Amino acid sequence: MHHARQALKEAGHRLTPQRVAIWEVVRKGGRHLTAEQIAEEVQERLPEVNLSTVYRTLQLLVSLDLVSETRLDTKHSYYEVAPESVHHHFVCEKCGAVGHFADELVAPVAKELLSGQGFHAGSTRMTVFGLCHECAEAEGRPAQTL
Amino acid sequence: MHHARQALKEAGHRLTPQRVAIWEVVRKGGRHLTAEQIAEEVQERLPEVNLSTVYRTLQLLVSLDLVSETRLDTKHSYYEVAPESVHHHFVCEKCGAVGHFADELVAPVAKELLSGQGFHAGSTRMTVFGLCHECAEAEGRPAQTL
DNA sequence: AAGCTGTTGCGAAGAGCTTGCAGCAGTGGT
DNA sequence: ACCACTGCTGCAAGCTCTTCGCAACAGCTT
Repeated sequence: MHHARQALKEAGHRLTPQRVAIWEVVRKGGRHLTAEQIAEEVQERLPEVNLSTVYRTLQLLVSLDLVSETRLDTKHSYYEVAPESVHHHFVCEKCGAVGHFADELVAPVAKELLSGQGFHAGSTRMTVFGLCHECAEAEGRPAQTL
Repeated sequence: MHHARQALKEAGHRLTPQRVAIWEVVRKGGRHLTAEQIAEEVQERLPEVNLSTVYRTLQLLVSLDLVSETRLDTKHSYYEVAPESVHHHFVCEKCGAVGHFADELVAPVAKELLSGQGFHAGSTRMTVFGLCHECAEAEGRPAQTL
């Protein structure tokens, strides 16, 4: 919180109740939240907060590297507090469950893309779509070792 | 073409000039096209074709596994003829350039996700965002080996 | 050739996000 | 503590991409 408060002020932005509330929701949410979900939670405390304020604040927090934005599905952006260590997401296409995996796992891929195709995947994010354990079993495909 | 024509008929669908034109555009386009781009090209031959027809036809072709749909950026779906072999995409966040890489490259990641987290990434698609060679250099970040 | 029924074009709607604007409210100076 | 400056907010309208409802149209089978 102090971190965020300070970052805002240092960048010459005002500390409004809306911004504080939005930041707290993202921070305490833990999981990936859509703008709409954030707005709903914020409105429990500040009922008048508008969706567009939420979008504007999230943009601001993203630009200050306090929050990161990820496209986990076709329709929405998801927000979470900017993680210290780079990580990537996998998303279950059926139930929408989201998980993380460490950057080291894909380092070889990034390396190969760079040497083979000159593509810099280094600092960017990867999203893998597939089926989580539960949904894979529900599909009748047993959770066997690949 | 014969393949598509036949697939449509076998699935009990009609072979209309619009569908043929859309399929040809996707087939000859070679690259990833948005619905809008496809509509424009189709309209050079069939000026009256409506965007919604393009969307409906693309959905149909996707459902017949003749075309594959990929979300390469925040805003659009991109369409290409369904590839025989599974591949993945990398997208330059700056210029939008799209490239492919083979499934084998990420097989170890898929394997690790499965054994480590029970997540089935096997048959699904991966999209890596980053910077292409040109844009990376333009950013002042030299194209060094990682 | 005729009719059944899938398809099309059109307009409108919907979802998610952005923008313009007038009034409100942090903030720094006094 | 107060004021004024200017950034921020709420609201409504707008934008983009995609979908849907519906009446007219046109493949396909007979």
